[in-house]
Amino acid sequence: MTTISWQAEELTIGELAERSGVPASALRFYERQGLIGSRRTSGNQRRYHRSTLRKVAFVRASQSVGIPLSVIREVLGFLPENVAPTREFWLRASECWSAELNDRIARLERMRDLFTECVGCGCLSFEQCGLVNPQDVLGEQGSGPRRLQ
Amino acid sequence: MTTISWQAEELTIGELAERSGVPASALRFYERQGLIGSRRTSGNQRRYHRSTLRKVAFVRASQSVGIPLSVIREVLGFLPENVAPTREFWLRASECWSAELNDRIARLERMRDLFTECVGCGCLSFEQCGLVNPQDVLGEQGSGPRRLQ
DNA sequence: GCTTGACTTGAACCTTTGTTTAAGTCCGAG
DNA sequence: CTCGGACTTAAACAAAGGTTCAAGTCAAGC
Repeated sequence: MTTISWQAEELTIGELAERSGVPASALRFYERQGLIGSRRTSGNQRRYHRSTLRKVAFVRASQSVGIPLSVIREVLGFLPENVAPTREFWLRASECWSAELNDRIARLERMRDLFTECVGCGCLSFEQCGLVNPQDVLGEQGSGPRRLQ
Repeated sequence: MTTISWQAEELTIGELAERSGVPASALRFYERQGLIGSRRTSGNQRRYHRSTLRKVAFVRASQSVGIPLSVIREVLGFLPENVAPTREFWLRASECWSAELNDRIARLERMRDLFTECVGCGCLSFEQCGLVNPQDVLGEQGSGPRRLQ
């Protein structure tokens, strides 16, 4: 009823893309993946609630530290629709991602030290070298093809 | 002429797979990618020089710290065929990978700190937040779709 | 000589994170 | 009403690092 709805309360995909700096193709992809949602016009075009801008920001920030979309989706799942990430939400996610990063840093440091150390051994032996048998050192990283996180 | 060639001087792909712990399918893949080489028997089967065992070890050790195969291939290119990685080779590669790891650790630490810090800002603003505009902080990471390294 | 297990190939498939393209539709300005 | 730019979809393509499969060959033991 506010006659002051002066500007688009909702965003088209092009507007969201420009404002967030995320290509429209990526936004559609995020929607297919269930990371964000949209209303459709009678003509089947997407209209985004303004809170989506914040959600996209959260997605990109999280991605930038290597969190996979599947995990981001789960975390975003705790937010109601059309609600931007709250401070508490951000706080908790931040703690979570920081822990992730600490883990990864620790793993990389272990590997780096092993590499440095192993110069002295020069072994590359399959039986003894920690680098060649990294599973003992790294712990299980999951199954299937992977790169280091 | 040494009559003492008691055991296989060369390895079949199955033997190499078992000794290295790397699936035969991956070994063939590495060969297609030019990481390792093989002789062929009259019946077109692969026979690997024993030095290949060490090369495969080098590949896996390098991979385990996130070095892509393309880089590993370049580095292995400095080694003559049928020569295992020497101590000097290993030393230099180790320095190189350590530097890589230090870089990555530093980047992750910056991101982690930013995440921690940003809890106080709660902004998720597209204009100001370093997390939301990470390119300034991270430097260029290359082009195209990527995950963090 | 025959059987069996290990080997050969190319091609298709997998995951992740998207981009590109083709063909067609919607909507606002004039 | 018409024009053009922004929008729609599904599907193909990308890169990395492989796995799996089908169909066929090799080699060693009995």
